[in-house]
Amino acid sequence: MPAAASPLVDDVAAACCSPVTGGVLDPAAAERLARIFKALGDPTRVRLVSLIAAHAGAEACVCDLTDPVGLSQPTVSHHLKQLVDAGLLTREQRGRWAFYRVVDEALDSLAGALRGPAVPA
Amino acid sequence: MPAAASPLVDDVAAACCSPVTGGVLDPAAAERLARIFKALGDPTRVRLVSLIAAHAGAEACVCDLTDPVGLSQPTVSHHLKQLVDAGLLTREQRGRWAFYRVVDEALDSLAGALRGPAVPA
DNA sequence: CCCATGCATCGACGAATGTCAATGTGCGTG
DNA sequence: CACGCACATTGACATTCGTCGATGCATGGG
Repeated sequence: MPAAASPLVDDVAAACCSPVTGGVLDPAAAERLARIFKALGDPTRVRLVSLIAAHAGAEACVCDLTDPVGLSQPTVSHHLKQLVDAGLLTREQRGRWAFYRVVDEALDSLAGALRGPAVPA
Repeated sequence: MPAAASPLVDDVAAACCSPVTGGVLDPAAAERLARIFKALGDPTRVRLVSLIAAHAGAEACVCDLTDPVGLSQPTVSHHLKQLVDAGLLTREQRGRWAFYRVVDEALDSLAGALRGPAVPA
């Protein structure tokens, strides 16, 4: 899996260990968390994540997404870049198409940061 | 605009039932979720939530928060209002002070929306 | 080899955001 | 009652953001 190559993927993992509750988090941790939240702070981007996750094969190319969100192709590419930079999506170029996938661990880490001390099982 | 009592608290609950993954969410649900994420999309606001949660009694007034975040009192009040409007904080006026508390259920709901179908027990 | 396809980048524009100083509003105290 | 304190609101400003059309850049097919 081409997991790495994203600058903020580690930040998502770090954010997991910096829960919003349960202790004051330092400015750096707050900045990392806010950067990820900001990526999800736009309705179009939330829909994009949802669309990709629900798409066949759990991946989608830009051409699959422009019509559902009703925006221009450059705008969709711009939003996807935001999400990739935040570590929430991965991009893989296959032939002429660019396929995007949701990074489930990133969503889980974010959820963990919200729920305080993680309570798995 | 007349800000209702707690306009988005119900939205947080609704967002709980609209997980980002596990089905394409309609534009309205995406808008509700994005609005809450956007409230957390600023480092200062993330710190404020953390500061309040970690404060004695799990509540804090504005005067407790201005120094830690290093911003002016009007700016802190502005951010707190954003968080209250998003349903992430509650505000209670006691005497000359306004006390803010974290709405844990809101954070849990958000976490649930991120983790998909909330792992039934 | 040339052209069409899929996507990213650029430049530009209006709208929203974060910040502050100044001011307004209630509440308690002397 | 008048004053001071804690906080909210206003107005202004620079910055960022979301969006588009136009353009650039690969890749693959005829």
